[in-house]
Order: sequence, then C-alpha cells, then structure tokens
Amino acid sequence: MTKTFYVTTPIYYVNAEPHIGHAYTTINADFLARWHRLDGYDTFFLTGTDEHGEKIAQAAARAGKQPQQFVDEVSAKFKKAWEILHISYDDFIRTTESRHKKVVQQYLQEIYDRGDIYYGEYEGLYCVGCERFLTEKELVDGKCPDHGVEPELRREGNYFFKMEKYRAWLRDHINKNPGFIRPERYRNEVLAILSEPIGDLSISRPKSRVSWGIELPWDPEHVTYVWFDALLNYISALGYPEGERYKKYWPAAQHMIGKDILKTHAVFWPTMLKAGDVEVYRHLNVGGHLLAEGRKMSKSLGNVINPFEWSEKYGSDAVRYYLLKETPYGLDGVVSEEGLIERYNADLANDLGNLLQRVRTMVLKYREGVLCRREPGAGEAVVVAAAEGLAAKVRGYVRELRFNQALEEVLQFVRLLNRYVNEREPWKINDPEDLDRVLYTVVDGLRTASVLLAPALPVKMAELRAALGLGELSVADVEGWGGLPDGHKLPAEAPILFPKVESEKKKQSKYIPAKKPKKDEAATITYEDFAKLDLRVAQVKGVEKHPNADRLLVIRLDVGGEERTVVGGLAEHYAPEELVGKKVALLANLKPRKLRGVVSHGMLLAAEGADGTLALLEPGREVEPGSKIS
RNA sequence: GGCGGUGUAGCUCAGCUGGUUAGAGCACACGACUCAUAAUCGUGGAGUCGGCGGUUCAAGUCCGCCCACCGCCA
Repeated sequence: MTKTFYVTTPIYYVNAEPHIGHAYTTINADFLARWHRLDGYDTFFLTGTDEHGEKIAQAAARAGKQPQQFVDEVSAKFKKAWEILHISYDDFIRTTESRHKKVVQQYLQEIYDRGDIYYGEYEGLYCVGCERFLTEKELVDGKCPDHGVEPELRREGNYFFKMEKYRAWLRDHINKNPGFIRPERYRNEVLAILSEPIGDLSISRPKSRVSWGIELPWDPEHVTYVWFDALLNYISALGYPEGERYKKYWPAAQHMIGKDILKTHAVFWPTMLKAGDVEVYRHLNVGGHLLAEGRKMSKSLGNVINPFEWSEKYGSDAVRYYLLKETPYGLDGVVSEEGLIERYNADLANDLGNLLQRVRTMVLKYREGVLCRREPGAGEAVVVAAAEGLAAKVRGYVRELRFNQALEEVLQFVRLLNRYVNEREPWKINDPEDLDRVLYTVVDGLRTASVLLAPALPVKMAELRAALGLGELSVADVEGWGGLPDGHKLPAEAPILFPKVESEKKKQSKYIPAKKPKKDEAATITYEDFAKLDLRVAQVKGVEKHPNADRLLVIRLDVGGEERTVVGGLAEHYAPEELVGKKVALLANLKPRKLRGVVSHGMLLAAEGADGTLALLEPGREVEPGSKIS
C-alpha cells in the first residue's frame, strides 16, 4: 500500500487580490506536495478561496456586481496567480460551490443533532453605520472610528458551538502529540491559550444582517458565520464523508498556514472535528511572515513586494527558490529584490547553471556527448560519499520543515562538484578512461541535484534534465552515486539555464566610475589628527620571505632598543638582503594586524611611483633608531 | 501587565541533548586555473555570540535580572 500525503493551504478570502503572503504559504505547500510526489507518496494538494460574508457582499455592491459574479472574478485571479507560480494543486475548492455547501450543512446538522450547538443571545456594541458589532479595541474614544458615533448596546440571536467542552481534550491531544503544531513556539502559544477558558464560539448571523452565506439547515433565518463555512473546506473538498478521496487522504493531513490564523486552525478547527467525531488532522505547520526592509509590508509604507512582478522579471522558479531558501520556515524573514538577485546569481547562475554549462561543453568537446560509466576511484571518494547520503539528508530536512536547509544541502553538493572539477582538471586528463570517470561523475551529480531541487525549481530542473537528455525522475532514482546509464548521450544544444541578472546597483557601478577618493587628494585634517600618528625611524635588523605569501616580507626592526616585527608588501620591490641595515620610516602605533598568519606591528612608509614601484622613505641624515618623526 | 519568540561577522542565516582555536553563503582583498554564464577553486580579515550576574572543570548553548524589536493574551 502506498503512503498517502495530503497538504493544504488556507482558502484565501476574496476581499483582497493575491499578494506575497498568499504566495509564500502556497509555495511552501507546493514544495511539500512536490517533494512527496517525487518521494513516492500518493499526494493530494488542496487550495482554494473563501467567498462568503458581508464584506464580500459589500465589496461586490461597491463594484456594482452581483456577489457571485464578483467572487468568480477574484477567485479566477487566484487561479491565475498559482498558474504563474507553477503551483501544482490537485483541487481548488470554492466555498460557494454546491459540493462544499452540502457538506457544511450536513456537518452543522450532525453537530446540532448531537447537542453541541445551542441558541443564545449575543450582546455587544453595534454600529448602525457599519452594520456590525465592534470590539472594544476598535473603538476610538468610545466611538466608531469610521462613523464617529457611539455604538449602541444591542442583543442579537446567535447559534453557539460548545467549544469550551473540548478544551481539555485538545490540550491533552497537543501534549501527547509534540508534532501536532509545528514549529514548537506556536505549539506553546496554543497551549497558553488553552490554559484558560476559551468559551463557546458564535457560529451564525441572522440572515437579516448577513445575507451572503450558507443557511443553517434547521433555521433558514440564520447563515453560518466564517468558521464552519471556511474550515470545513479541508474535508468537503475530499468528499466527506463517503468520498474516495476522503477515505484515502484523511486524516493524513498537513495544513500550512501563516501565523495570523493560528487560533482558528489550532483551536477552532480541531474542536470542530472532535465534535463531529472526525479524527483530527496530523500536522498544523505554521509559517512566519515576510518582511520588507525588516518591517511589515504595508501600502502606506509603500514597501509591498509583488511576487508576480518578480516572476515576470526573473522567472517563477527564482522567486520560489528565493522565498524557500532565504528564510527558515516558521520565522519571519526579510526579503528584497536585491536579495533575490544575489541568491539567483550566486546559487543558480554561478554555482548550478555554470556547472551544467562547463560539463556539457567538455562532454561534447572531448567525448562527442557520450558518457561512459566507470567505477569511481580514490579521486571520486568525496563526491560518491556525498551523493550516497544526499537524498536521505534532504528528506530529513523536509520532514522537519527546514526547507532552507534542504536546499542548502543540495547546493553544498553542487559546490562540491565544482570543486571536484577544479581538482580533477578534466581538460588536462590524457587517460580516456579516467576522463570518462570524471565527466560521468559530474553529470550524474547534476542529475541527482536536478531531482532534489525540483520541488523548489520545477520548471528549471526539468530544463536542466532536458539539457542532460533526461526525463522525469524520482527521488528513488537518485539515492546514491551512479544511477546514470552507461553510454548516455547529451543533446547537442541547450540554452543557458539561468542567465545572469545584473542588479541596478551593479549596473550603476559599472558605468559610473567608483567614487573612491583619489590617492593624491586627501581630506584636510587638523594637527591633532596628525599628532595621533607615532612615526619613528627604525633600522632593519633582518628580513625573511613570508611563509604564506609571495608578495610579503617579514621585517624585524630596531626601534630604539625595542624590537618589533612588521609585515609589508615589499617582496616585489626589494630583495631581503638589500633592506638589512636600512633606516626607514615606521608608523609605530598602527593597530597590530595578522597578515597571512604573521602579526604585523606597524607599517613602513613608502612612496609609490607612477609605474607602481615602491620606494621606502629614508632619513636624509644620520639619526638614531627610535627617533620621532614629526 | 502576563506568556512566548527573536537578538551570533557589513548582509542573510547555521550552531541538537553545554566540551577541541564560534561556522556557512553573499560582499571585500589577494592568489590559482581556463572546461565554463567576467565563471569556478584556494587563501585572508574582523564577530565583547544584545547587556550584567550566576551554576559548572567547561556556556553562544543551562539559570536569574535587564535592554531592544516582534507576536499572542489581557
């Protein structure tokens, strides 16, 4: 029996267009879905849109549209957005679909029949202008901020779900299942919430006030409010309770959410499932928020990042890769376009893309595109060892939701392959068998990387495999070294995989000469500045070549009885024996600094000629070593 | 006010149950190489590990207090 895996994003509320927050959660979910498909799981990936509520009805009215037409349009924008980002969802649930409404009504009725829903009176501060209840927090000086009117105390009939009844059970469940809410910080937060009474949950609104919703089956004068409408999508899309999908994928569910909706998913949703006698989901995975310039994104700050614009400029894979690689899942992460370009150039263009290019060129040039499988030798040991454990390591990181580490692990392998090529220098190898061995090993490594990176870079890794003449592969195909068939042939042509991107900053520095201060014009300083320098005459006692640098000399000096060592870049200008005995000018109170392993206590003054030759300054008359220069 | 999180090289981040000279990538400098997308490889530099105090033979890593930012709750 194959293992099953079910992952969901939240259903997104259609009062806003798709933005980076939606994209981030969805990309994380897509990564998990794609990984599990490649790793042999029977996988189901669900996303969708949340389309009911008074806000939607109002937004539709403002746009001069019927609610249904309005939600159709916004929902389509989400589908379009996921198309741009290559989100591989298997189903897209909309809460206005009849398949969903049916389940919601059925589920509500079940719980009502069990006695966990009761009718009660809600009392609160109601603003007539807003046509809704306001919370204390929203009030400004006791008045509605939008209408400047004091809200009136009003009672309203609501149905309530007996949530408090399940609090103890939920707390117990979370305590017994450490991985239920991940990462742990959010688990602690939920346990804190559950340590105090959570009360019962208002789940309906009178239809007179909120018309755009799903009617309660036992009382058509009320519609269900948010929770039962939205959260049940996770099982309605599977065809609860009799659907094949439901039987197959529930409860092996992992919900991916942002930390802003923790409480609804960690408290409301599990108790709702428990009340319906449905087994609770497996994991709730909570992601952090993306920040721009270290702050929240907001329209007023004008720092809102649009991942869809980035996708147009750099490709959706680059955006996916960047968001997954740059920030650890669960924490807030700082992102920027500059950061994206850096990551793209360094990891994708230089390390990975260039490796493909260089090895392809060699295989075509030296071997007419044909690879021969040769058993690895001592020179391959490091690569083979790395390849053997790679898939398992990546799998481990993915399980822990450490997507950034999973990707970094593969990138380290790619860097290892580049190092391997430099060490083995295939362009110098004469032995044809050994040359085969090196080229095969590199291509096989790229083949492995292409699979393990595919969950982040689905489009580009397929292109990479095409450039190697390979088709779809699974994780099982890359568990270890040497899966590439003997005699495999590379296609003659392949485009550059990741063309390098020039950032705005770099472009500028290219055309505008760097504004380094010219050597011969320095800023004016005061005498006090100058007086800080301790300049001394010193006599050279001995000179040796620096053990680790061709250009440096290690010079022992007599500074008036005190001996000290200075390292200077003089090897190209003076022979060691030529210096001994010379009296020179020393900056004696320069902060000591290690130069290639030898500590230098000061610096010798020298003039630089137009051709770059250095001439040490020497006193014009006889003076004692240690004499002060001023 | 209570609870929780974060604070480690210029930047983005690793550092598990405390243990050799605190790491990686980017950026910077120098060197090597030429198969390659001015690429790759090597070397180098600095960090009072937010601050103070404590436990310990030993703390970035545990405890206490404090500071900054963030979140949840009130």
